[in-house]
Amino acid sequence: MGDWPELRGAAEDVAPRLLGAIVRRGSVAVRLTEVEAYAGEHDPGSHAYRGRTRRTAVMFGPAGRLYCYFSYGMHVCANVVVGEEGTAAAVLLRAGEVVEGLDVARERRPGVSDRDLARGPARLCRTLGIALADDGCDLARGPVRLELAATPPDPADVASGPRVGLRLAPDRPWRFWLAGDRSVSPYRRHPRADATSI
DNA sequence: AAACAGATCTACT
DNA sequence: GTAGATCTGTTTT
Repeated sequence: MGDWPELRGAAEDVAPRLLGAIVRRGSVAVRLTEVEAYAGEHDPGSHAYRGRTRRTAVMFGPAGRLYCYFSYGMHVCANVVVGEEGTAAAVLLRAGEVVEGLDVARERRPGVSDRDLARGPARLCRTLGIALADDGCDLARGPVRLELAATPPDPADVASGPRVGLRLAPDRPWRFWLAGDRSVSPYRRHPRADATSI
């Protein structure tokens, strides 16, 4: 562990491999059902598109760490850093289902149905208790841990389509989910999605 | 010191 | 389906 040979490839190749993996923090664990690939410096949709900054530094590091970012004034989202060190590839954790610690998860998200607990990237982080302080966390050591599925998902069970809510490069089909799973989040196009970039 | 961006969510119709 | 919330963290000057 800590080596993550499965995470070394291109983001769009590694992303489906994360479906069915378990993300654990404390007593709550989520099984991933939906992810998105971000290719780094050459991907207009990536935070790393304009190069390395303090915020994006973790993405340029080795695979197997957690990249967390803050958005819309109140939300935290998390990615698994993939690819070789020096590149900025990452996979956004978009949705999953709670498989452990349901009692704690419910307390964190009062009034929310079990189905919606981790149905969306910011919801997933809130349910797991992931905060900006977890940025850079080694996923082999914790506090946030990643446990890959023993075997990759059957390609027949994986669906793909455009990434959710991007203004730039809105049409790259780099969102992957387990077909038919109820915990997958709904697709929404960015209101100002750029019509020309791919 | 100031402007900006934002890979969302919730509520409401 | 649409609108508004919400406001920090990041980047730039």
